[in-house]
Amino acid sequence: MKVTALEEYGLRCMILLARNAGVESLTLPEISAKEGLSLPYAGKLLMILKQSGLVKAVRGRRGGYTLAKPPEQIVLREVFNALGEPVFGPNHCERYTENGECCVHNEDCTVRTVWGTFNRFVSGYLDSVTLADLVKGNGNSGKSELPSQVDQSN
Amino acid sequence: MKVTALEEYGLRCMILLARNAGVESLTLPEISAKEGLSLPYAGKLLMILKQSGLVKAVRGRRGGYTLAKPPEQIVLREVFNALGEPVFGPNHCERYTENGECCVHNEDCTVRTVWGTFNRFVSGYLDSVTLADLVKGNGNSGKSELPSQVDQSN
DNA sequence: ATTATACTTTACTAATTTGTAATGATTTCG
DNA sequence: CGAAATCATTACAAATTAGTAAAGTATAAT
Repeated sequence: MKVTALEEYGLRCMILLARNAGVESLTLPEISAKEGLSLPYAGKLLMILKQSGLVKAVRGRRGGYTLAKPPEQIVLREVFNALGEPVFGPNHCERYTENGECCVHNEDCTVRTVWGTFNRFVSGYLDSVTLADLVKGNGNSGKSELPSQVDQSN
Repeated sequence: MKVTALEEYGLRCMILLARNAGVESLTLPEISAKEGLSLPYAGKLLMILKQSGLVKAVRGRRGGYTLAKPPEQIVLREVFNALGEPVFGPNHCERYTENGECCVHNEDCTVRTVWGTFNRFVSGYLDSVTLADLVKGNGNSGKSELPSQVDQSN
């Protein structure tokens, strides 16, 4: 279970834009410098975010990127959906297929149940945190409560 | 955020073994056939699981694989830790580094906070589900409750 | 108009992950 | 024994993801 590079860096860019929301737009060179990304890579990221409708871009002199909505209205799940597939998405079974059609567990797929439940669990968290929450510094706010026994080890 | 192939197929193998726990051991050819995996790939998977102490292997005629512990005592998180890194593990910052040392957000890393919280949230779920739960058919049991508003869309 | 600024697109290279192939080592049965 | 069954190891090929390079298009200030 891995966070992809697109998700990691894309989220960073969104947080950066959220910090400047309402104040000013940020240019690609600015974003790339502040996040330590190469300019073309930052461009690629912002392009993805733009095509998903999460940011707006203005070209030419005085141009730059801004969030398409106020940070209070952008939830983590939107950001991740823009940058990659959910843990258990519609393509999951298709992806992990071995024998042509679906996986060998057509009738009674325990694994699929695990992922489905897990995905809903995760989505509950991702839906409860906005970019504004993150900028304010409480990434663990939101409506969902953490499980009571929290284990830091991995 | 992606489930890796190792995690997907490794979990399938563990569930398969859990179904036969206490009854009989399964050979590599059996596992590979039942899961639709190539024999060498199944071997690779079981090797990883064995090296993590989750399964035991017996060589030679009459050999095969069995779970190292009863399914009631194997929790999903153990399985995933064996097959890959957690969402936010010790190598996370090292991995997504651009400028030599750690990431550019050394002092005030919002992203790190997100992943940390998220990881604890996820771990809470993974710790609450055993292989026995899955075999019994309730992958959503356990101590953790699902968030109240469950959204199936992605 | 011209030019500097800034976003956009396409093509390509490199790294990682997935999966395969082939060969070696160990146990048990006859 | 020795041969069949079975796990173990190493090296390699293919696919995906990550990241770079370079040339193109639009805007606004001068």
